[in-house]
Amino acid sequence: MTELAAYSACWEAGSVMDGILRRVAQTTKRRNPGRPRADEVTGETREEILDAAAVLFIKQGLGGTTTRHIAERAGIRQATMYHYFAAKADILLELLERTVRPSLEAGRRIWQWMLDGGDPAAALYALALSDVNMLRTAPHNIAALYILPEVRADEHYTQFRALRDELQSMYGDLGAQVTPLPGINEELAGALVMQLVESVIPLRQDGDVGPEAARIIAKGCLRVLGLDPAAIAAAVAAAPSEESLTGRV
Amino acid sequence: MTELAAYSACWEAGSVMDGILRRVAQTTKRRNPGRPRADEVTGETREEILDAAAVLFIKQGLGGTTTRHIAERAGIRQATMYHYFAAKADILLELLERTVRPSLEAGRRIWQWMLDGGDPAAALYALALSDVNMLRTAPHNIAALYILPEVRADEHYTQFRALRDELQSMYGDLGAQVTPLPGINEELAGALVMQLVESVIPLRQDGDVGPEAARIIAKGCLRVLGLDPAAIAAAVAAAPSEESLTGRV
DNA sequence: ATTATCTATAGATCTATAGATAATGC
DNA sequence: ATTATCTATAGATCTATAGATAATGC
Repeated sequence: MTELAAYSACWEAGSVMDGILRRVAQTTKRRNPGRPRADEVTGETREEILDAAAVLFIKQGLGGTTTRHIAERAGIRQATMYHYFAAKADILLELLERTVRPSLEAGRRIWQWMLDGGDPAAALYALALSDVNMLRTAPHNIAALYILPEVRADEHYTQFRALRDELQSMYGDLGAQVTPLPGINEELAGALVMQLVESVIPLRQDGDVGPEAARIIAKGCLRVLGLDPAAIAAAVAAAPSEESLTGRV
Repeated sequence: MTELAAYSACWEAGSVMDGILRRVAQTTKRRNPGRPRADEVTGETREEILDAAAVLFIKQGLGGTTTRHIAERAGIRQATMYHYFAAKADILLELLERTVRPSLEAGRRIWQWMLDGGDPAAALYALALSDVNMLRTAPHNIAALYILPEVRADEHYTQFRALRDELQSMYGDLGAQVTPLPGINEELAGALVMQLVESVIPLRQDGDVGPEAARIIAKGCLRVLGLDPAAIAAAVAAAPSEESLTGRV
């Protein structure tokens, strides 16, 4: 199982990913159906394609990455890719959705927690921290894909953008609720908080980002909105833990 | 004169751009040397190429933009581009340098001001505000080019990256000086502040960003570093104005 | 029989160069 | 004579498809 697959399994249990994972498990059981590779076989082809594509898209962009590059890195021939994906853009789409979906699901749980009477500042802190932790531990700094120009523009990714927008509007709504500052509306609050959360992306390009940095960034989201140290401490203390929300220990 | 040329003229007077601008002025004097275009001639070809490329690179990335697209938008034939630029990547390089250079020069002036005894928090505020104002008023949200994956990776742009790094290290140095928070080193401070400044980029994708938002973002850079409202007000009051630094009224 | 891979390639690009052409300037 | 443009194209891609091949499974 590749790093990517393990990551997905961790966050996506019980979601859309199940079908894929079940198929993977089956494939592992029976031995080697189909023509063997020219090179040696090292794992699950589909995951290897996604993994290779992630690395290359992040480094070189979509247009700068050819199907041949991807195939080479995955250890297969270029044409074999099309057995798994109908088009190059579909690989990127799957990478994007796999990455944003767990963030969004965490967001929805925290949102529900707030609707049930939870403190909005605590919810904002919990959401930011959860998101930062995903971005900093995801394989290959994959969130760098979010900001590819093609993803922003191309119609092929509208579905993905809708998921992102939902997350950002949670940030905006919570942010506008808790800020004591005049002049910060939902749009601005959402952009500032989201942008701070995503500071993990450039930070990771220079090396690993630890959990202490994650907490500083998450608190920074409250600071930038003008909360004073007492309010921040209270929010941190009141924030729900991952476990208390998921219900899986 | 295109929007891009006017922008450059405004910020770059006295810099490398002078040569280009002088050439432009000359060209304007004598009438129409060289073979006329198939379409009508609308302005300075070189600037039109840069302008067209900026729009397309931002929207579609480097790999997603062909020389034919650029030429078409600039109103010339594809091959004519090569009279002005030896390669596609050179167009992007010039766009990048034109945009970061004025920010960096403002940064150096403010840095000098601080070395001469200016308050570091005030310097940080002034630098952030100046930078945000450039990014929000530059033509075509051109700062979106900074984050193209090719620019991060390709050796062709190392020179540009050095300029960016210098700016970020100013942020980091000032930030680490002024923050009362433990656990924020230069690297983290630089990344957080730079990232906040660049929140203009996504904000502009949804519409114009006004000067009030710019001030909120610049103050946000101090807030995220843990400065209290009194310290922020003091920094804003003590910040040097653009005019006091440039010496050109 | 089914599946995953392979080889080979059609068709559509795309970048950059070569060399012709149509203006102005001396 | 100089310059900026044009047309045409070589050469090098790149994506996606067609169809052969080599394994397992029934």
